[in-house]
Amino acid sequence: MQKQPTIRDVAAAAGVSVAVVSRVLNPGSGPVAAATRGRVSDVMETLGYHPRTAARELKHGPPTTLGLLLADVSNPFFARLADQVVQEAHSRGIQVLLMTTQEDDQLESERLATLIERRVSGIIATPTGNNLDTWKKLQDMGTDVVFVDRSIPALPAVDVVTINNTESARSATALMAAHGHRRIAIISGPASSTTGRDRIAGYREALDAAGLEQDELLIRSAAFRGAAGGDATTALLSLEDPPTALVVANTAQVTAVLRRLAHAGISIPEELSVIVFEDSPWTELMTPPLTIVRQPIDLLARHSVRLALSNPSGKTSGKPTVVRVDAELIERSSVSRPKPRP
Amino acid sequence: MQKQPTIRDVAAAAGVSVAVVSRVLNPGSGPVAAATRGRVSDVMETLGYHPRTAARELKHGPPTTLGLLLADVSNPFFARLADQVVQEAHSRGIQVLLMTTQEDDQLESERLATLIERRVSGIIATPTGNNLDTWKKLQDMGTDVVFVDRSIPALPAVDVVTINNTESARSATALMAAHGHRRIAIISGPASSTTGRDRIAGYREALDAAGLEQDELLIRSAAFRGAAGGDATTALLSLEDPPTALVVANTAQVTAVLRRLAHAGISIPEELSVIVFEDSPWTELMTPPLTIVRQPIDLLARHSVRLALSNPSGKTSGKPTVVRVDAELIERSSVSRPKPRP
DNA sequence: TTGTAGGCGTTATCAG
DNA sequence: CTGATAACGCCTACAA
Repeated sequence: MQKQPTIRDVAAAAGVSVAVVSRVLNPGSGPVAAATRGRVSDVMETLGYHPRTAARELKHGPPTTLGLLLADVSNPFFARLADQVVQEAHSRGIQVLLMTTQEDDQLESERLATLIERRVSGIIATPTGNNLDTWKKLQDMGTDVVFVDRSIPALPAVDVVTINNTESARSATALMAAHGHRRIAIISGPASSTTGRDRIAGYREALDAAGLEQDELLIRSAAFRGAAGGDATTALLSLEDPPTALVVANTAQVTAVLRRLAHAGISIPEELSVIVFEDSPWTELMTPPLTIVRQPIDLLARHSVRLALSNPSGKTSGKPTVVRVDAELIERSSVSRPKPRP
Repeated sequence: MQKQPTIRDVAAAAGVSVAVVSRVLNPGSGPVAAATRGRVSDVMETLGYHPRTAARELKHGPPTTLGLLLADVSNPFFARLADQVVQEAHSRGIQVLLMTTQEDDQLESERLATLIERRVSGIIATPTGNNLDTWKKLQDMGTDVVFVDRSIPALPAVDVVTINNTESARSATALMAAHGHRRIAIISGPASSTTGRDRIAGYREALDAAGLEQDELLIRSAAFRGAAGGDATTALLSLEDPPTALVVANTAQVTAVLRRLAHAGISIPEELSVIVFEDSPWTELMTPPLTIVRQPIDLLARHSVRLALSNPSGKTSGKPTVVRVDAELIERSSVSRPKPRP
């Protein structure tokens, strides 16, 4: 436990002033004789000197830290997003402060408070939907806020990066219809989320386009956390006129739904055709391999980081950017024609 | 884009000195009249004042940030670890800086450098195995270093939290032997990792205990990244006397191995009994449901955070702590008696 | 090319 | 109880 050398120690040991040391620390900030630079560098090395970030940040609020506020990193979708965001940020010399909300307003509020105190230059978040005033305040402070995966309609001034949810749900539903299904159910995120709403909208559009009747009983919302997906599944299966096809558009509930189906002894796709919004390697290993909607997580991450770093200091006050990337429908073997009804 | 109020602005607006404001900010640091406190609090509220972390850190190096240095967050094991670590840290008012190494020495070195500059109070890491001098330096500086999941034997002074790898591999192997298998293969992490070594050691012990012959051809190492698991699988299958049982002890390679098995048309468990080190919900949904070794990630996280925060300032210089938690063998349906050889 | 001095926002010490 | 004031470690004009 040795106390850290400061810039002053280095200066003294090298027989120069702190200004010179500072200049070799920040190339381009001023001229330094080559000989001097070498000597100072050597001293820093032998002393084991490392400039202290906290002191640097105190001067000019630095775009060196970025907050990543996700619902939950145990969800593979968010985990991969976090992975990509961290890599992308690192490649630009930016550090990432990771926080989770558990979809809880209150926790989100606390996290945002510490993000404010840390004066991060940007925040990439999957917002719960509340704390509107705090989000606004963050923007007022000049923080670059980027919502990823979801958005908050009441906050139209924020940059957003999402997949094209409407189109994704539409194409998945359309595929079911093309296979001859007339009773197509969907389990989606809560209607309070833009993601949930958009996907249900796409679902409805596909039904309309196929001339299919809409049955509200076939539309189920399930929270992003908990086991609501299983209950929704049970409810659908016990309908008087149960669906022959199911689109699981809530990534967080995919395994819960499949577990319930397995438990109920439903065979896929003979008794029920299934498409899931999920891109785990496991989907391919299932029996049968699942038809999926793959979300381009790397693109989400790349755009998010770019936007969160685009306004180096202060907002360009232009319109907010909205990036919408396309998901990919990957057909495998969990969709077939419906079994003729007796 | 408004510039942030400082403690001085608050003091001025409230008609008090900065010292008083500082005291209401840090309760317990000194006496403040109730009336004054209220007035100051109000002013802080209306001005939207938030103390700046960077300035605070400049004073006394604060145990308010913790570095989490993982190989890769897209790996569900690490993702869940990150999730738990973040939650545990948050519950103690600590923030987490997330970094990844991609198992690359060089990247690890860079990450460690920025961690040093930030003067984090503690680091939880899955070390690549190199950068020994930097790890030592970190400890000299008083940083609490905790290795999780793996360790570095050459660095015996570091706290370590792992599962009981030897025992886990032994019990998995023993289960295979108990089912009558005599040709049991294992795919493990690289022999350069403690994790890989320990698991292979446990495997050998189980074989000895069962009186089974050891065949080096049945022991395969695969890197933590890439598709080496698939190749190892192919190699095992094409052996003259192929195994009837396989323990996949490298979490990162589980899906790669299963994909290869599926591709080769190997049926589980009829042609090959399988146990995997993995705890994804998907393992239960496979056909057949996989027998797994479940790692108690929550315990790993809890202990890691505790240790990383245990030496508030400066090391207690006691012996390093080694926590070894037990994994759980969960029997499902991917293990059966070997098919009698023709 | 190098040195001096002041300030960034907060906390801590010591008088009032 | 409250108020000046000196650090904390680094950067940056401005001088030399």
